[in-house]
Amino acid sequence: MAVKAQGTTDIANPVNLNDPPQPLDEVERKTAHKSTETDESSGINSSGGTGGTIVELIRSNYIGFTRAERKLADALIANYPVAGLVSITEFAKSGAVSTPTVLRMIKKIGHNGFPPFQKVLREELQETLSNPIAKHERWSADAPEEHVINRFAEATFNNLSQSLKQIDYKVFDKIVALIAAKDRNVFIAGGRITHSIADYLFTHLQVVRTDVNMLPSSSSLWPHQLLNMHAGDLLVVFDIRRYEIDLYKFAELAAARDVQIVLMTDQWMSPIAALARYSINARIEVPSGWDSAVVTMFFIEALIAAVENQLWEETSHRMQELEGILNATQRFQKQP
Amino acid sequence: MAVKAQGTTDIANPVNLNDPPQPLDEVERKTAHKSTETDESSGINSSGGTGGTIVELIRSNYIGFTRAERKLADALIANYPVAGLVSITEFAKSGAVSTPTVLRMIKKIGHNGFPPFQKVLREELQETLSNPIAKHERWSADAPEEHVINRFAEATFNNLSQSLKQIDYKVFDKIVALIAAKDRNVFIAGGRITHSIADYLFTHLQVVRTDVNMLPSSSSLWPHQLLNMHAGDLLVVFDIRRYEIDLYKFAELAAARDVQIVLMTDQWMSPIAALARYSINARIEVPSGWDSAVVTMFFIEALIAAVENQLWEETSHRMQELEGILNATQRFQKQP
DNA sequence: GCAGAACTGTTACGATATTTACATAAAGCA
DNA sequence: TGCTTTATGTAAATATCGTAACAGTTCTGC
Repeated sequence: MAVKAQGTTDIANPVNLNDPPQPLDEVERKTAHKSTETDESSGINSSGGTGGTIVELIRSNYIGFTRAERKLADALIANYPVAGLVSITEFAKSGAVSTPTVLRMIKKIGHNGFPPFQKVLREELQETLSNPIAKHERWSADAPEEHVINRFAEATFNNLSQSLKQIDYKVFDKIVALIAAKDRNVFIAGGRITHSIADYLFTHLQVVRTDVNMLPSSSSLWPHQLLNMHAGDLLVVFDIRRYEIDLYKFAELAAARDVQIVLMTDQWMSPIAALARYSINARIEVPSGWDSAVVTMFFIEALIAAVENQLWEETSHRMQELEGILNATQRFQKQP
Repeated sequence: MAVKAQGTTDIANPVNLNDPPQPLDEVERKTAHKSTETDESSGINSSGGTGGTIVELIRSNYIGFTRAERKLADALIANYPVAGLVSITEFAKSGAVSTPTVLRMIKKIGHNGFPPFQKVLREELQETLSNPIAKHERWSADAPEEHVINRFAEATFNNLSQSLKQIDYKVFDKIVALIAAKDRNVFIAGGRITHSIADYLFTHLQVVRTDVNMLPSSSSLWPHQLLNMHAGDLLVVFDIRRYEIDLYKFAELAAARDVQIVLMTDQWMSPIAALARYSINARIEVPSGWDSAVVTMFFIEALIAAVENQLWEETSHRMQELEGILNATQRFQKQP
């Protein structure tokens, strides 16, 4: 979750779907060209020649593509292959580029003109359609169905939609209001695994508002923090199975001080739920020895966006200031 | 669907490339006319109007077609719908008829010209190819559609499926192999925002294998780490817009030492891509002033699962050991 | 900050596609 | 068989498309 490159424009207008910020494709051109060579020498990129399907060709040449070409490639892949089965004019329009750009991209992947390109696209499609196996059931179309990536995708989508079905948006809004209330301090705590996720929330929340504190990863240092926590303050705690005893004890102590607790947990719910004012439970099961944090991340980001939205007056100010500081440090690649 | 006038198999078997059925055009006119009445009286045929898909329309109007039109219809159904996604000239040729015949048939099934007809064909195809889940109206059923949570869900879902469409699973597998190779050290680096995410990878990878190192968050300490990095080692670097100069420089130095670089970046690709052996790009746009890390998390988890899978012999051992240690510390709540 | 390179879109032209009008061929019917 | 109706293809016109050359713009490197 980086600060968006173009800063001012869309930062002045953070949650606005109707008028989405224009993507910035600020990869250095030269870099891209260099990379073509580099990659080719390392054998990743196919020659950019004629072998392979169109998608594969696009993927392997993506690094050599220019901004406009990438936009076009994205549009094609998004509606593959139908987006390419129209006239070159319409195709260009669907990628919001000009027709010559289409030609140039096509030539880069080793085809000789639009009609031949389209012919290949049709042949591929015919091939796909006459293949009895329904390829479109898979998430990553070219990976085998049983490939980790497809099984993971399946599980993750289920987790996400399940969690969304279960969440009460009023609770969500209440949590947003709690976090947005400037008159209270916010403390964030995570466990062994969830620590990084808690940290992610911390990093962002820090920009949005003042008085945000992250508890150190070593639980032995937590009691000290209690001294700074007062009635009405907010503790956001992450506890995902296996639920950690230290976290619970800490939450108990905080609750005893009349600190409000918001809990981010899983579907089985940490015992901290009993102490918490509100909890959000995310589905976490994936085909792996671990649990997934993807849905938890989703909720964190949605929360941040909502808080940011609510505090827009102050936040925009803070973000602009941050923007200025970051620019001054010259920490980032040049902006377009 | 009409009672098949000529009783051939080709209509019942529309998608069959390898052995395209011979179109039968020797049907008696007279018979066809008779059957029209029969079918209509039995109410099977729709009026021959505009409703339904192209195949359906063709089938229900088949008896009203002339010989040449049937030849054309047969050719289309034999290679449905790809045969119709070419120019009218070619389409006519594939049915061995003239172009006006194509026009006439199209008008008979209630379309206004060749382009509109083809458009419908494409839309149908898109419908077939597109994932059923993609048409999710609302994610959190009880929240208003324009609620942050729904708009965020929409964006995240798109990000995830887009990213999955673009990823080359062979690249994914190569990365897994790189990480799983025990004979090299693994270093993980993240930027200002991505640091927490890098840390998440670190936490998990540590369990799965030995010799995993996380670079400190302060970039001034990175050069020291370089001393420990040798040819053949692996550097996993997270760089999401705005791309950080320090990260690039560090990657450059690592590359100079023949360290293999795997890059986790966004769709616009960090310039580090030029130095990287492989990159994974995740879609990151959400309706917020920030970018989303959800997809990146997804890939991390999928990677960990895949590596874990590959190294299962050793990993299971390590995990059991870890389990024992954690139990001994009594850090967790009792297991259910 | 400036020169040069690279990228991108606009324009124009030749080629192709679509459509209409019309002539020819085939089929139906007495 | 010969007349009428229907079906089909040919040819010309019109619109659209694909492509190449060019020029404006943005980016890069010194």
